[in-house]
Amino acid sequence: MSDKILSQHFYKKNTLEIAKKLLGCFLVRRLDGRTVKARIIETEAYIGQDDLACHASKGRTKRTEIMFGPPGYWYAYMIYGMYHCLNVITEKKGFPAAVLIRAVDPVKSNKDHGASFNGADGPGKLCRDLKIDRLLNGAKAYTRESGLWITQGEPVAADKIAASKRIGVDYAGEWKNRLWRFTVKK
DNA sequence: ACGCTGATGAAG
DNA sequence: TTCATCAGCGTT
Repeated sequence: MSDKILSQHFYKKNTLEIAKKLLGCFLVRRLDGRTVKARIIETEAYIGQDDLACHASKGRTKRTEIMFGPPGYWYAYMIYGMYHCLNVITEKKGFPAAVLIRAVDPVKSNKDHGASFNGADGPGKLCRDLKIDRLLNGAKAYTRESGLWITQGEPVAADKIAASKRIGVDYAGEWKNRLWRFTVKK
C-alpha cells in the first residue's frame, strides 16, 4: 500500500528539510465514515525561540508548550477569532519548531470518486474545510487515532520546489525575509 | 484597503 | 483586569 503513515521519527530532524519533504505527501482526514485525502503543496517553517515569527519566540507558554514537546504532534490554534491553522511539531524534544501546512490539492480516490473536497489554498480554509480545530492540538500526526495523519507521497524534486518569504509575518523584523515558505512549482 | 472575530500575552 | 495584536479571508 502507498498508504504508509509518516513515523514520529520522520519529524525528528531539520525543520526546513521536513517542510520540503512534506510537499507531495498526503494529509488524510477521517470525517464521519468518510476519508478525505489531500496532497500537500504549500508549507512554512517556524524554527526556534530566536525566530520572531515563531510563536515560541514568546517562550514556553500554555499555547507554545506543545512546540517544546516531542516531534510528530499536531499544533492547531485559532487565529483572527475565526480561523484555525494546522502545524506539525518538528525537531527533538525541547527545541520548539513546527511546519505550517498552508495548502493542499484534492486527490481522486477510487473509493469516493467525485469527491466533495476541492482542495484549499490557505491555512484557514484548509482547516475550515477539513474540520480541523483546537481539539486536535496535542494529538499525534503519526497514528490514525486522532482522525488526522500524513502518509508518504511521491517526493517533489528540488528543482520543482520554490522558496519564498512567509506570509503574514511582517512584524517579525529580519526574520520576515527568511525564505521559509515552500511551494510546488506548476 | 478594511472589517470581521476571539484567543493570546504583555502591561497595569 | 484591560488592551493591542494577530502564521487569514472575503469584500470593497
